[in-house]
Amino acid sequence: MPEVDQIVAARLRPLGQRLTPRRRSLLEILRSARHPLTIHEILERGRGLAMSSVYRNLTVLEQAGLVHRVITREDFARYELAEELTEHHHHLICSGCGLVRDMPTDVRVERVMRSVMAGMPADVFTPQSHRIDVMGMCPDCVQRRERATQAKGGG
Amino acid sequence: MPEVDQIVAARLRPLGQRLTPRRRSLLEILRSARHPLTIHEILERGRGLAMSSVYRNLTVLEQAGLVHRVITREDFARYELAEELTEHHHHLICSGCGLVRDMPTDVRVERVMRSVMAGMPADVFTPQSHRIDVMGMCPDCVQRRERATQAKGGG
DNA sequence: TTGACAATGAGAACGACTCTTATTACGATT
DNA sequence: AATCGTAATAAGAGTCGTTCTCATTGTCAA
Repeated sequence: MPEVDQIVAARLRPLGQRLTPRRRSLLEILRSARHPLTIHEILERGRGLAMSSVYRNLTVLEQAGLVHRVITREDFARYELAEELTEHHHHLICSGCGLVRDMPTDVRVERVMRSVMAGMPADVFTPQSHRIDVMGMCPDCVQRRERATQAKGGG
Repeated sequence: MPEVDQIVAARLRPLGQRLTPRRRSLLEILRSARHPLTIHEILERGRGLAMSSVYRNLTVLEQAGLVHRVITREDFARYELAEELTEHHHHLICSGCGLVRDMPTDVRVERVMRSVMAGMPADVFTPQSHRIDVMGMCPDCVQRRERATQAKGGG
């Protein structure tokens, strides 16, 4: 995808950074993932990457606005492509297993959030962006819980 | 506030936990704070608390649904009273200094979030709650940045 | 008072992440 | 193509928030 390379290199250059093979493969790994990845998942998918390089390069790519560090209740971070390279979206977070899935954008939500942010007085806060997480259970964890309840109730 | 004590004890009992002096003072510290507190802020305010006890008791209180662990981009957690003891609310997070402030509930936002969550198919996700953070700049950081820009442009 | 068990606190252990440093790769200049 | 300056890399040590361990203390019930 040479077009993406253009965007990426253009974002890196002002920071005095290059688009190196490591960084290219990090971006490719994140692009091919269906959900935000942990460092360990990234290491699995990119054989031969040094952990310190992965951390360093993800930091660089984040500063360039190309990668977004996703914060969850897990005690480690996850990474995904920034919205400039994908689409604005939010997250579904399973409180059972910690799974993070992308949630499709909802026009009504975005409209009302835009309105709320625009209506905020500058002497209170100057909004730039927003993040929405819906917490709940993924289908697997719902099933797991149902089975556990049945086992208890039935025995 | 003996009424709160009732609620608190009732939430703790099913877990086989008591409302101890430590836990009472933790709740009081959180209640008297205007924003979610870090462990260190809690230790400052509650002289004589052991750090390990603070961590342990906050975990217990969180399991009892009385305290909420707030996740930010800072690399440490913050704690606040759970919504059962306060009000449903969201957060303004300053990307300059990390300050977290409560954002008053907006009826339109809640309505549309409720609708989105209710409309989610069960084979995709079973929503339980949501979290919204508005990222941006607090007035102090806006000023700081303006001064910095002026100094550069004017000098 | 005594027994059972929860609560406490000091510090060790854990793990995610960052920093240090020596080495290697790249781009521009001759 | 050789050289030089700088960015990039990787291994491992270091940092620090958080959790675990365990010996001791507090609390409730009989």
